[in-house]
Amino acid sequence: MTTVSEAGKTAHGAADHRKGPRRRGDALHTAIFEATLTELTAVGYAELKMEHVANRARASKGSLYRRWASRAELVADAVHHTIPSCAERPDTGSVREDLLSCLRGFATLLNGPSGEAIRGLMADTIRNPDLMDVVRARFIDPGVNLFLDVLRRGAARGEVRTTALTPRIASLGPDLLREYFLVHRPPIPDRALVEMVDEVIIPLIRA
Amino acid sequence: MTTVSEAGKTAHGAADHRKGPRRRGDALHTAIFEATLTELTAVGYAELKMEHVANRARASKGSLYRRWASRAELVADAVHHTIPSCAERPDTGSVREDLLSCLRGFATLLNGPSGEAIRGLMADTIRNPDLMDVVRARFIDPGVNLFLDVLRRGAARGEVRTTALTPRIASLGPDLLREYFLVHRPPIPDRALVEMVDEVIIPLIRA
DNA sequence: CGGGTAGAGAACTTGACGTTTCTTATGGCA
DNA sequence: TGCCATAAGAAACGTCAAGTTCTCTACCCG
Repeated sequence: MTTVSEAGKTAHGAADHRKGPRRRGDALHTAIFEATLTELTAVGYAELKMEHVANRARASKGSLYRRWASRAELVADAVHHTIPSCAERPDTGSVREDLLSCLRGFATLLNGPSGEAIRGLMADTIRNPDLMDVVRARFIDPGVNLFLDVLRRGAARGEVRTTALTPRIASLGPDLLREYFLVHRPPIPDRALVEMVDEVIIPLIRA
Repeated sequence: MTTVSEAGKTAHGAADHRKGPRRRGDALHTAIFEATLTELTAVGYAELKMEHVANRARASKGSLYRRWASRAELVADAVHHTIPSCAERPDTGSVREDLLSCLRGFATLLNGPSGEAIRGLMADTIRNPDLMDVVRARFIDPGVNLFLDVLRRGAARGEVRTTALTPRIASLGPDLLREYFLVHRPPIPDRALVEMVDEVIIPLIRA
């Protein structure tokens, strides 16, 4: 069930769908999501064409546009559904390890297709500033909350000064990571993460 | 000499150039730069069309493409020429004031047409990753050097611990500012700058 | 002053978006 | 079970701007 199409793909990932059954509702929705992610992985956001997604999903462009107003909305929805729940809170007993663990998790995401998507969504932000709010709500804020939790647990252990529990400081990790991601080409080297933690965050939060 | 065209503009900024003299070389180059910046200010990067720039500059698309391979290169060149030299180093005698002054200068730039351009260039980065290097070299690294100078002068006065004179810490200001810029819609509130300085940079560099 | 270079301008090609139209399959409901 | 409104598939279409190519002509240099 990992791949959608069975055979007869064309150069652009189109499937031969002269005889497939016709789906509706959730089944179609899901198929389009899968096709979107496959295309995203295969050709990246910049080269992701609505028609190719439609073909790969054995659907029509009309079905796509009936559900999403634009490529950005489709991709944002599709990627959001695949992101592992941020419930996986690291808890190693050491703030430094927890922070690094969070950053490494984010970096892994950003180094993959989700990163491609986020980079593309941020790019589309020029034409559609409302997208910023979507990106922040779906892909940024959850990360900040995760960091805030880590800091709070560190404060409970006495590792973190309580005055460091501000949004500004909690978002430093995600901010610096995203900054690095946007300004350099992938992948993000682990070295950069360690530097962020050891040179910036740890000195700032130390009790 | 501020504006290029004299009269008879159309809705898209095209000039009536049935009878204008024909320029070459630098004169044309300059006229295209001015037209690019005017268009950038008028309609923004997303809506900046090569044909409109050509019309406004009383030039042909051919002349544009003979000089620049793409819209991104044209805009990068044009904006780079207008950015005030980073020689204006603030030196108030206080690191905090110097840092704030730098950040305010950058924020003012980002809040204007240059910001529009940088946002657009970063967006085009998806299709042309080489652009990242151009953007970093022209619009990012100079800022980091400016900050490094400020920190060095602060260290000479004893305000800054010398171990804080690292690229990672010097780029914190520009990084956080750019991050804010990319993730929020303009303008950048002064409040955000003060927070960056007082909650992050100052506590980190204090001797 | 004459010829090569470069610019103006318009036509053209291409590629994708987003829409529309027509046909047909599907699933709910009587 | 059979009807029918709804939604799907497919293809064609209109639009728009990128980038190229063509012709004609102005400018500069020798």
